[in-house]
Amino acid sequence: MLDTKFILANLEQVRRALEAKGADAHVDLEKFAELDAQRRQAQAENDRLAAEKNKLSKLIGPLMGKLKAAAGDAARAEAQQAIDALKAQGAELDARIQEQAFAFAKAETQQDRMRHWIPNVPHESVPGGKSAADNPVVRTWGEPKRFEFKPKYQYELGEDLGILDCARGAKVAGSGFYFLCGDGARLERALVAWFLDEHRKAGYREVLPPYLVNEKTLFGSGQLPKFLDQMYYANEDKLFAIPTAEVPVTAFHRDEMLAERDLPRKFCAFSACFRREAGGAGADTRGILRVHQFNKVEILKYTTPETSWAEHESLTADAEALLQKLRLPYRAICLCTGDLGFSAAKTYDLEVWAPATGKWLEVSSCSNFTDYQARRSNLRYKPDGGGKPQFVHTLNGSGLALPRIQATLWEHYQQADGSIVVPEVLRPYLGGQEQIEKQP
RNA sequence: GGCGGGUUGGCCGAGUGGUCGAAGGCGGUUGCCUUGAAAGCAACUAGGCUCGCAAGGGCCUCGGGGGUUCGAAUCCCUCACCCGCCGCCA
Repeated sequence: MLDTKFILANLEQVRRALEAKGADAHVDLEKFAELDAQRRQAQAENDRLAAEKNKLSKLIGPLMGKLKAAAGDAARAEAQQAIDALKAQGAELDARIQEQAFAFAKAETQQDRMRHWIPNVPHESVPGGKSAADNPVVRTWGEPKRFEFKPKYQYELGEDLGILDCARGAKVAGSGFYFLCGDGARLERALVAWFLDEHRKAGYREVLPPYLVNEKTLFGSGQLPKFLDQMYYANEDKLFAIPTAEVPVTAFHRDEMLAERDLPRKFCAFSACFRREAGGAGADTRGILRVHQFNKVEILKYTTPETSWAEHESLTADAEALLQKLRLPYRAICLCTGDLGFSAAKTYDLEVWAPATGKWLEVSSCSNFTDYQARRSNLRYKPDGGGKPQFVHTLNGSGLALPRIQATLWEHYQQADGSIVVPEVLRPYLGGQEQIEKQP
């Protein structure tokens, strides 16, 4: 969420952000400015009337005392009369206050509602562009692998080896759900444990978050109200299934006041992620590249505004380090203004080369949200030198998303006989096992 | 799910109708003292909105919402959460 004053002072910049990220029928900046003027005008009048009313009420107290102490009917009647006169004045004010309060509430509510739909403003370093096609590659690592044989696709490898079962996933839950079996499930567990261990070594504190969260939590990270249709919802209990651990972990410190000396705060979290992917049918649906439930390890930071851009680079590097240790060729791209997410000010995507599929697959998305989520989450810190509370900056990235890592890993490490070599760093997590072979 | 007790500032905690945005303490900032530190002493120290060039005002906020009242942290209703006991349960 952006600050109202910022929006009004930077109307053009906000307008450009809106246009780049996809204009929204909920937002009309002219109207927003108009509502702001209405709101302030109504508040000024309301406050003035309320002050007057407060003064009247304060006068009544002493008179009540006088009434109680009054000796004789005449004195009592006099005090009573004075009180009644004040009450009558108060009643008149009440009617006008109610009117102004209503006008104020109406303007404020409308303004707030609109504000909830205004996206974050891209950082000045974010390249312009309309779609994913315009995202520049900022660096590449490793060489795409060449095979002496015709490599198999991720879903063929998985199904042939017996480590992936999409048909039974569909039977049990529906399209977009799958079973990992045998060494496939074990490999997933190994990856998760290794990711978390690596992050812990890099200073991230591990948390295991709730998978169901309330509406306020989703509002805080920016999923609601805009992405309601992408969410699984348990109506009876008013709980949403998390689309990423970013959501509960960003809300970890919601409505809190941190101390500057405690920043940055770094967390890593494993969770299942649930996404309806409504309207996403068609592309990448074969196998496990786009599914309704998947596992992911997320890394996340709370920082001061001064350090967030440097922390963004290092967070991205932390995610990249995993790919390098797995020896998977990848590239980092910077999302252009048109491809940037709703809450993000800047995002790097990490894409791993899937040699059989012949595509770069996104396995991590590392973003700086500046104070956008912190404002929605009321998440502030007190500067060490004293002074007003400030909103923190929040950042997060995948480190990493499991299905696509499994898919690219299978494709990259496959051998002519259809088996898969286990990357060295993972072997200790699999009891020293060096390859995955066909299994029942 | 049932009954009972709670929710007050960065934190702890007092406060049962006006003099309360709120005692006291902790923490923090500054000053004095000290070679330095500690201790001690003193002052300051909630947030949001708003008016104003500023100085400085005004309004709102004691978990959320609603009500009673001229006036609510305080009384009533309701929701959420926390603690305890009972029931059920991986």
